[in-house]
Amino acid sequence: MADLKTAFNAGCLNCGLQKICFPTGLVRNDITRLDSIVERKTPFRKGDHVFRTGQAFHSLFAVRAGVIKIYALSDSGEEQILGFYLPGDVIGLDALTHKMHVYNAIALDTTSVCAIPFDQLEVLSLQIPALNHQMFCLMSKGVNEGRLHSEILSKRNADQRVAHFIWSIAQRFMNRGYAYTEFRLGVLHRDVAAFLGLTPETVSRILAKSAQDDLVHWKRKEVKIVDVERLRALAGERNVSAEVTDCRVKSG
Amino acid sequence: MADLKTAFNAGCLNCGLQKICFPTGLVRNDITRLDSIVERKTPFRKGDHVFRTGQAFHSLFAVRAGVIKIYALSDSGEEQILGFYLPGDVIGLDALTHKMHVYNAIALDTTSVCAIPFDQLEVLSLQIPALNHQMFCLMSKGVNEGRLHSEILSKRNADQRVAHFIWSIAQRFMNRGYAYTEFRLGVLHRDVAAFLGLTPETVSRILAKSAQDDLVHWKRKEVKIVDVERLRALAGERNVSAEVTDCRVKSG
DNA sequence: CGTTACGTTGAAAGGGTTCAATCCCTGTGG
DNA sequence: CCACAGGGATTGAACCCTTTCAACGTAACG
Repeated sequence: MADLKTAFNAGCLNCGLQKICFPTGLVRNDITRLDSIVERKTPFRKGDHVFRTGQAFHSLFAVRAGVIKIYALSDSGEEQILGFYLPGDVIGLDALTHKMHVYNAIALDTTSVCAIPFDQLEVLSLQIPALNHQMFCLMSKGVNEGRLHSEILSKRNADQRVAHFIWSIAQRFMNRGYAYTEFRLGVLHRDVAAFLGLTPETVSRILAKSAQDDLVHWKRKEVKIVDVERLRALAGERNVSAEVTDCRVKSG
Repeated sequence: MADLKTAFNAGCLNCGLQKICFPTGLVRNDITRLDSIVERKTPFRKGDHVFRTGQAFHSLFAVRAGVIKIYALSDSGEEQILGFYLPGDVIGLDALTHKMHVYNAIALDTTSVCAIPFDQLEVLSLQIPALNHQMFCLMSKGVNEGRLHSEILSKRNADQRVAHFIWSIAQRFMNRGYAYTEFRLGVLHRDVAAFLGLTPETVSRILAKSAQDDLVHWKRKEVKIVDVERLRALAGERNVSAEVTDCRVKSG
């Protein structure tokens, strides 16, 4: 059984996402203990929900492959998109206060995740200081993420928002060691619009302009950043990346 | 010394904010231990900074009295306001990932805070499961807070944003057991505007209209909600309050 | 009592939305 | 293999909410 598991799915120890995901800063032995409570789920297909608003909260989920979109539905039925999550990202942290999920999580592609039962994680966390610290870091990262999103929505115009979005995705690919000036992204333009508080039409117009100006080409699922510097300038980051990969506690 | 301390400032055990602040869900003895690491600072005066962007992170801060505004400065020098914090709220959670503060925190009034050295808190937290759980809940709350703010900025018009702001403040007063249909609020209209991604002019016009329609009267620092139901409807909450006061773990 | 900073009010301008028509890609079925 | 359907993307034109700019009002503080 254990063999079968590792045959199909690398455990945390062999996982390429160690540097990004949970185990950051853990020693080998601790990773093994963490690994023992991780449940590797059968992949979700495009359109499947990982969880829905109102469901009881049991586990955090770490994305192994694919993309997950977090969204809420307003009374009028329109989607409010709160984020897109890539391999190595952890979702579900928001559900803690309410003991139930407050948002919907849907797979935008074939997506596999690791489920980490929170009860067990909490117990383990108390035994492994570095893991507990890592938990705090992850949640802190979640706080910053939301704030950054608020900043974008608050005072940036449509061009800057789109530029910021593309650049932030690129940075996340960069941090994962993937190509970041040219990549596939299974996110619909309409979803980008909903995430950025714009309409699909506006995003479309901006992407048309970007292509014409040789800034970014984004056709279907293919993104190609032509002028990195100009994009970065437009995106206008505040020098504080929302992504931190190393949050290690000085291990004793 | 200890006597002097308690003479001037109630310890956690006597603090009226127990239900809101850190100690929620802790037993008496644990509160005492928490209390022992809490540093009660001399009050900040209006305009003093609790921390600034770039400063090293050492402590979390719990607001005892007053109001604290969290903001960032964009390149062009304008304020991006991320939140207002009332007695019982905890700030600084965002600084964890970077080991330094990413935002500025300024007192809008005479404001006193409790500083909780994070190193010590982390150690204590490992010894008191309920405290650790409370930490997770606090951070989770922080995540939800940011997301909610994003939702507001994303798809609500100016009237709804202002209504939401007033109603959310009212709710927070309610949770603290204060009067919530009529209260003083030391937040400038221009700050409200910056928080909501609007201009002071727009907020002014909306408040003028609100007063005329007998919805809300907000002159200077006096807020009076006339039509609670109409305000609530306009604010359009998604039924998931951002404020959770009880996040207790079932204590054994 | 003047200075300063915040608030108000009006008119004009603009960025993004809305609505509607058309296009394009993909998947499906005959 | 082609036709067709359906969802998403694109494009255009009119509209509208919010911003911008500017002037004035007003409360607080030395």
